[in-house]
Amino acid sequence: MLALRLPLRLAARAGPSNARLATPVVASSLSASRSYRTKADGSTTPRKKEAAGTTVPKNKAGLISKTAAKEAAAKKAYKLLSPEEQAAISEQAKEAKAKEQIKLLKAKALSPPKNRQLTNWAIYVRENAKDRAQGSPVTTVIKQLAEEFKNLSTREKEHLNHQVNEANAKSLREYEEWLHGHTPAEILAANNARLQLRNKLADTGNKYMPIKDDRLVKRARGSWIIFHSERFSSGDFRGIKAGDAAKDIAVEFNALSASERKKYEDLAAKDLERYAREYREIYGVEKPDWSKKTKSAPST
DNA sequence: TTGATCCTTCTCCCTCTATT
DNA sequence: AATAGAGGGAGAAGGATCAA
Repeated sequence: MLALRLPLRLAARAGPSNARLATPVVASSLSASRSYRTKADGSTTPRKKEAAGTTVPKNKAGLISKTAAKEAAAKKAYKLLSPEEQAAISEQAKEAKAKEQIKLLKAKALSPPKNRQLTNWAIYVRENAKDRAQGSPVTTVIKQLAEEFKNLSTREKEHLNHQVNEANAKSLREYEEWLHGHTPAEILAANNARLQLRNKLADTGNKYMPIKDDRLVKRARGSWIIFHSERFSSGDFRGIKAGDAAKDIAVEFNALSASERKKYEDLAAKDLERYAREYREIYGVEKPDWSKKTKSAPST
């Protein structure tokens, strides 16, 4: 039953695009007087409903709305198609729905201006590499520029510093103006949309990195993060690769006694309270209650 | 110089699926 | 349609290292 109902919903939701696909098939093979069956003697009788679920909704005045009538017609037409044709429509409806979702997410994701903070070297390369690049390999040009960069005069260095300061200040100013033109809640929603886009468009090379905004509420730190942070800042792991240190810290963490562990769990609980409070203050709504998911399923 | 990666555990939060 | 659980990806911390 579900297999039949799903395409029906999709076909109905997909609206105009499906109507376009379904209509020619139906129009060519079926007469407009589908609701009547011709008897042997030539008279017609009202035909029974094609299938359950095709009743046309009526508006308050008891009249069939244009949209409802269209939808009902589309549903009826859909059922008269072969399974292959139905599958094609369903597939098209799915693709259309996915495309529409991507479009909505992209709109939500916002388009912040790039805040490029360049260095003296970056500016120097930008200013000089183009003229030299003709014909010579880039690596050679970069080597030449690096040599020249080392030997710049004080005056040239000062000029370069000035250029860097101006360019970076301008970039930052434009970015901040754009950022503060949006509320933290909008930036949060944009980052959520970006997360979904990263997942959906992973194979297309689209990055959609999160927008950095100091106003956003920092996520609550779990007991592990707090323990890890404390151990790392102790200095015991100076010079040790983060990966190797993390392994060692994990061993320490798992070896903690119940009372030792509780200390970090309490700190984590406090941070969760901080997260909830800031969420309310900054975004103007309560933090979603994810503890609900740990409750047992309702009895059937 | 920047950004990504490494590597761990835990939590958040989204998507998908199942159920009512 | 609404709701809830399962599953899974991301991000939270740290600094060294590598590629571009």
